[in-house]
Amino acid sequence: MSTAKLKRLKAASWKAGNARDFLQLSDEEAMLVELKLMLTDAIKASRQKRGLSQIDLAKKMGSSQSRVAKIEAADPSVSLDLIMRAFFATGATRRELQRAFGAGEKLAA
Amino acid sequence: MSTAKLKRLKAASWKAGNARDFLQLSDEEAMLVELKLMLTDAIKASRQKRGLSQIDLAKKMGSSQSRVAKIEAADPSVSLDLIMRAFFATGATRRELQRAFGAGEKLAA
DNA sequence: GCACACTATGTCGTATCTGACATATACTGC
DNA sequence: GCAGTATATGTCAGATACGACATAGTGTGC
Repeated sequence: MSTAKLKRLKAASWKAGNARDFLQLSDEEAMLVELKLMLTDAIKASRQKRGLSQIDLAKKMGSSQSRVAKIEAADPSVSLDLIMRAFFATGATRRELQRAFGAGEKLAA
Repeated sequence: MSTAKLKRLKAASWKAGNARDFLQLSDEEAMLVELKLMLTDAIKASRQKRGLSQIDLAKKMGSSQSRVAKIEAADPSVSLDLIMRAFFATGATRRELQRAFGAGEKLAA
């Protein structure tokens, strides 16, 4: 497993599963976490691809730079709602959304 | 347009766009709304397909029947997080998630 | 080294979402 | 008509996420 992913998984040590031994999250919770990671990756990629700074994106979506940073870091304090808003705000289409989800299939290994 | 969809769009007259004329929501907001509608449909279908009542699903996800009802009705008071949690709790896979998103493509007409 | 742009992290008051509960409605079989 | 089951709707106190701000870290050109 890539250290990058590990690092972020640790960073994202989710609220819900945190107290339990380690990785004691339900399947659903785990899927949700992975989903968020995939999306936040996609957001960062989409934003950079379009040459936007976090500040630019924040303005587009009526938020702040710090929150965008948290979004991209998959901070536990950001909701899927906000993540999706950010994703679309980068200019990403639904087709790209589907692709982002498809990307997850490969992560199983 | 099917009256069913219209009715639910009205029901889902979203918080954010509500005050503005009508359908004065940003593209991103609109995409988010449509996304939610697609997902809530998929949840209801998935739940029924597996022969679960709203109460069953509520127990599975540690919530209440009333909230499940709101989820399926795409009530403005439910978050995407909760919607996704419900979706996975029905037993739906990520493949089904992708299909649910794909279903939206056809709605453009 | 400093100035500058970008990004990361922590905190705060307020707004929104949460499960739980009460209650209403809809549809059965009796 | 009346139980019983499923679903819908309204409300509330407590939990969580929000934007905003302050500030720290990181990189780059001078």
